[in-house]
Amino acid sequence: MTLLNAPPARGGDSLAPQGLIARGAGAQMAAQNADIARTFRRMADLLEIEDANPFRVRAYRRAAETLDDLAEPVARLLARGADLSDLPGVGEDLAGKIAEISRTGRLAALEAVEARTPSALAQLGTIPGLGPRRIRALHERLGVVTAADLKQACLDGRVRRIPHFGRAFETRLLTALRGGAAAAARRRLAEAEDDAHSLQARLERAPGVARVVVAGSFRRRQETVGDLDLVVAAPNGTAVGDALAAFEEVATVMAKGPTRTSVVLASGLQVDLRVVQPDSFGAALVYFTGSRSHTIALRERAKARGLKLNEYGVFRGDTRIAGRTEEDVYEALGLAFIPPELCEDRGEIAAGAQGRLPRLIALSDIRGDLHVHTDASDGRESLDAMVLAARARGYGYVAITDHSAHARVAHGLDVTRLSAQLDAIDRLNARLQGIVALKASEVDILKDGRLDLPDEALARLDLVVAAIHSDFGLSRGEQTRRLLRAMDHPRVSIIAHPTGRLLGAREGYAVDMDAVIAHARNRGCALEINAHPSRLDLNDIQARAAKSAGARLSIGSDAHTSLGLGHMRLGVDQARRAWIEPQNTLNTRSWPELKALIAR
DNA sequence: GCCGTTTTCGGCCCGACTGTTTTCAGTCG
Ligand SMILES: Nc1nc2c(ncn2[C@H]2C[C@H](O)[C@@H](COP(=O)(O)OP(=O)(O)OP(=O)(O)O)O2)c(=O)[nH]1
Ligand SMILES: [Mg+2]
Ligand SMILES: [Mg+2]
Ligand SMILES: [Zn+2]
Repeated sequence: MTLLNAPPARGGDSLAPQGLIARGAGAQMAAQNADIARTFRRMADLLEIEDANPFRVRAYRRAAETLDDLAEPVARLLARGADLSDLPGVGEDLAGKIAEISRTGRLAALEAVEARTPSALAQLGTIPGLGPRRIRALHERLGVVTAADLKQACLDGRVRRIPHFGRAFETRLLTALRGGAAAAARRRLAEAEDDAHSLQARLERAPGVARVVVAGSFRRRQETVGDLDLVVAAPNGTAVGDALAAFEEVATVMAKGPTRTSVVLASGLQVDLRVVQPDSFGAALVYFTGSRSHTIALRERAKARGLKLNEYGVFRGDTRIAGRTEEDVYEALGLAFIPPELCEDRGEIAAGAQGRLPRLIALSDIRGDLHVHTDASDGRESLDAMVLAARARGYGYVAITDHSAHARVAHGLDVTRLSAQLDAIDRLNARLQGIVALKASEVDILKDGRLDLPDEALARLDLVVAAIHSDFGLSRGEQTRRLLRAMDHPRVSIIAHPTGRLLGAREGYAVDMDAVIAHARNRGCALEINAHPSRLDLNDIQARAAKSAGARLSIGSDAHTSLGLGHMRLGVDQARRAWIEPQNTLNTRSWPELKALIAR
């Protein structure tokens, strides 16, 4: 199979019209999938403000999601002569529009809409409580286009005179506008975990609470989360909502009712709480775990079978036939239980109907860690400490993969220092029971694809992990050739963090992931799912493409401290989102099995 | 705008909370 998308959107949406997609100076390259998706979302936002058919609006959003889920660039699909209308949610019309954007970087239909409805209006939708209808009213009645216009209109007292606005809403708008009006940024999954567990633990002590689960994107283990969504089983929802609202870190209570409470913490993190009776807890979990599109697909399936699904249960007429557990709910819909990590409407419902869900990898399948640093390079702890910590985690092996000398800021090891480390590993293994430390390296891939260590040095290693840490700016072709050449080296068993992306900080370098995956498969070289919370590289979609192509994965913690070994589970989470099974992965095997596998 | 072991036309998930809405629209999950 194929490649990816560029990582999510680049930074903040600009106010500039999107009909013409800005490109780097002179670079006349095809629009990327993410650009096309962004164009469709912009189209949907503006059509919605124009009060277009909501299902037409939804069609653009659905197609945008499909594009985000695509592992292969549209330009390549087109070059291959593929029929884009085979993609879910893409028909004749949108297939043509995708091709148009891919070819020209523009969408005439969007430019036509923008001529009537300024693109900047869509930005106002990021202000809480401001939706398409109100934006339309502000535009039509007051000529508001930008946030600055809106602020002035509020100050003039013109907003309150529009029907359905009122003084309270005007005040709320002003507050939001003074606060910069920016919606809180998504945060990395790992950064939400402390808040999630703390909220969960305290809500468990709230009145009458039987169960608390953090659902939403957090439970699906999405790499970033927009908020925290908690589902609680309790007889009295108001009492639980009161308890949440009273937590000291709560800055604002956005909404509060008998079953739902929404608050914003001082940190800016939003927390949505949903409380149901215990006999609805399973249905509420299905609802609040999402994803939205997964849930909608389930509800459509229920309807097609003469049933109704909501957050209280599965109903035939007025009779509830399921609701207490998620398994019951899925079963009532003719489905096997679908693990949260798969609930993205990426084929899991069809698989669940046919009993073809994957046997997902779990943390307990992991037999060792193949990416670990020590204080010899940029790690913080000694070789002994790291190996003992790995043993304490129950691993049978741990690969010591310090950097090579080219990685100067990481204090990489030259041949002499590496040789000393290998001797130290031999001595450690001689006296250590229960785990074997593998002599390894995270060797730099030089600009031309050669490795930063001579073959004589590599020959002493049990395992060679290769990675790019420099020259991120090469062209797509050069970067791809560089990676393929590294994989051609017979001793290279794993490519670490194959795209180099850093969540929220840096897009991956330009590379033809399709070609990388195909070459990895042909060379028997594994691609890493780097479990570092800022990397998660490959991502879920890329890793799934790698699995589909028959390439192997390796999940490595990239630990720089003994605590960092614990990041392994974040990598496993992403592997699960990629539908990966134990046999797709190197480090679900014993060292003897692994050794046989990488010998080539 | 998409889509079809009920359909090629007529559907498209379903419910909670807010506010000035006096009978429900708008927004959000
Ligand atoms: N039925 C239905 N459920 C929805 C809808 N929107 C959201 N949900 C459910 C599924 C979501 O996973 C869950 C939480 O909503 P969120 O807006 O927090 O989304 P989610 O957590 O999936 O992603 P996030 O990281 O918060 O952006 O609520 C909807 O329009 N219809
Ligand atoms: Mg959420
Ligand atoms: Mg939410
Ligand atoms: Zn590393």
